[in-house]
Amino acid sequence: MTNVDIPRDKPARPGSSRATISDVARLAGVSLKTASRVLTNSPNVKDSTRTKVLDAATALRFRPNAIARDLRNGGVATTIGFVIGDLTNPFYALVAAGISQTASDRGLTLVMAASDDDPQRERPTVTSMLERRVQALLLVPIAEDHAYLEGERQLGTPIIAVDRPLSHAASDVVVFDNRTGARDGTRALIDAGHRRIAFVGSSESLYTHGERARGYRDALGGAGIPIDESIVRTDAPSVETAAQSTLQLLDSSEPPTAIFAGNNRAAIGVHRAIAARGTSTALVGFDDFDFAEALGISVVAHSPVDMGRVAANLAFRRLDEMTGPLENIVLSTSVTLRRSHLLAP
Amino acid sequence: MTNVDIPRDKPARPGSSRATISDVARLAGVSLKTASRVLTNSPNVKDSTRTKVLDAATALRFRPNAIARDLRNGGVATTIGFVIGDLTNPFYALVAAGISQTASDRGLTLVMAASDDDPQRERPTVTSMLERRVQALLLVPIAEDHAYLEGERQLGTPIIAVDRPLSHAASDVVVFDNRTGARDGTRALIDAGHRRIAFVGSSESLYTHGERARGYRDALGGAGIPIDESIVRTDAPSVETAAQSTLQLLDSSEPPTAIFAGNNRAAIGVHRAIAARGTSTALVGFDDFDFAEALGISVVAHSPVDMGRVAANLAFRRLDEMTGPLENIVLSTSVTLRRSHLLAP
DNA sequence: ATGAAAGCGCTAACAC
DNA sequence: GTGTTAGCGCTTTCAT
Repeated sequence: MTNVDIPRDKPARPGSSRATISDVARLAGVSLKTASRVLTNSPNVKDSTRTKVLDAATALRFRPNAIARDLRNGGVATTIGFVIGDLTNPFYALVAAGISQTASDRGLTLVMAASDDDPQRERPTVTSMLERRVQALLLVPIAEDHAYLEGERQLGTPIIAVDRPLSHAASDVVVFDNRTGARDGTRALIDAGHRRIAFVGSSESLYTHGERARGYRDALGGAGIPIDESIVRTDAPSVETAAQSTLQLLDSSEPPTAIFAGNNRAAIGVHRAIAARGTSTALVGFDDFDFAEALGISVVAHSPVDMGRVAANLAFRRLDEMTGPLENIVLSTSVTLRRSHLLAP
Repeated sequence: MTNVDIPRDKPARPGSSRATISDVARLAGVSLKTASRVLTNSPNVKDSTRTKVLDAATALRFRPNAIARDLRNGGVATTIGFVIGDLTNPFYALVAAGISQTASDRGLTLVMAASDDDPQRERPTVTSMLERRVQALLLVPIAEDHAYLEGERQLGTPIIAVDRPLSHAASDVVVFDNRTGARDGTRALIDAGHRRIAFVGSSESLYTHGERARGYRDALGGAGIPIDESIVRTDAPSVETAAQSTLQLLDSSEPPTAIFAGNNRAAIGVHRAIAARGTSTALVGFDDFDFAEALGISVVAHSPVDMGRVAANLAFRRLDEMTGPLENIVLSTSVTLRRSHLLAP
């Protein structure tokens, strides 16, 4: 093993010219370690030395390089990852807000990536986060098979499924009580005297909508109302399709007197269709947003921001002690009554 | 200079047990560099070697450490930063969506942090991003003085102000044409026959609302309508305050027949107040969202997602060549007419 | 109270 | 086609 003396001149790179800690040390006339001590607020530094270093740092506009620090400190970033389908959906944006708040309380920064609702893109997106060494990974699952995630958890990265569970894989989960919420919302329509109540939402193969359709059925069954599958429309993932399905419902020979809408987009579509036809069809939606309040629509309400907070806190608990059984947190919902469910049957 | 032989045993750390590239190399029976070559898809590797390395990587569930890679590659992260006031506001969430899309096209991940609309928290938040060595920093400025940012730009980090310019500092900027938009929106009310038109919005000291109030005045002046300052309400930053101010307007001895609302929150508040009083006051808002469409409110529309995309692309242009004068991109708006501006004067 | 040197995981010269 | 070695910027034993 040979040992070669190498000239230590560090030619200032012309491109990215940020000062390093050794630049600071040199200017302050102290050793690298002393500069480091000052900048990390370690004790055992003479006050005069401290001042010298701090001045030098300011003069050079020194910003510690978090990449280097994180690498040194175990190669783990001081970040938390959130993989989302579509940031354009206000629901997910609110979840992100909750995560962001909680993360910053813990000194972590939020790293976000969208899979654009493409199941194929989820895995590469997740992988990229893992390579960034986020401390924990929260995701709104969308891929068909999440078996690939199990290993990652065993490798030490907490993985939290948000809004729905993983498919074909276990993990910590935070979801709303969709079924109970939908049951209670539907019941509000029943209590207002409605008997012919339609459901408009997405495919039941989507976890949330499956649960909500189940809750809708629970309510009807509980009231002894037979379920007419012809007015259970699970073909309405968007505003437009919801409006379309609703128009068909309203134009049928035996139109419903009330409609339960599976999510915010469905509620908008349903409302638009009802307005277009001018019928006095009652409506209860799932998800509470500005427009629901503005329009006086009764809804099953919940707090997406809280969901984000709870998910982030669960991740932090895992970080603090990796042990214990997987958690499955179910957040409750509440029915917010306005006017729309009261329209005469 | 002494040279000491150090035992190279790498005791498996019990906590975070992720394989490194040298673990992969060892298992594959090749040198570190060869493993690196394979994993970075460099040429000049025998196929059989490649396979061996790849197999070892899979077996060990190897994930390259982006922190180490980024440090090696100049100490700059493959991320772009976005500092936002409040992720809860759908407007900013949409801007973030645009940035996220554009960033991922370039292989960058979005790092986000919210200052919670606290001017004091902007700087620490920005500093944290800078320490993370984001390639570029986009921010919705909120602090009172951004002089501190000038130096950063000179240090090589492109800084783009989004939605409003910096105070006391120059930078690249992307904004909407608030003034023209507000003028055109107000003009729609004038064209519908209104002469007594109120303004409800935030303080004019906020850039966007200042511009919008100016546009409102432009329209009135252009039509020869004298401006009655008593119906220019710039004290309505929230839904509640907007509703409050509108109620006062409607209850006055000489109520306006039409109102121009300075943003989405103001429009909701105004609409709510009008509904509460049951008057047929006309309304045009700024910002187009679900609720405006659902309620048939005419608005000055724009695309927050595009704003995000344009801002991110501007940042990338700066990254590719740092030179050239600062840009000030003004995105145009359009008036979307629905029903609410037509209510009889 | 301060300093010298090793090393986090990776890639890029520069051999061979 | 493959290996050796230095070093990105930082923190941390271990000396002094």
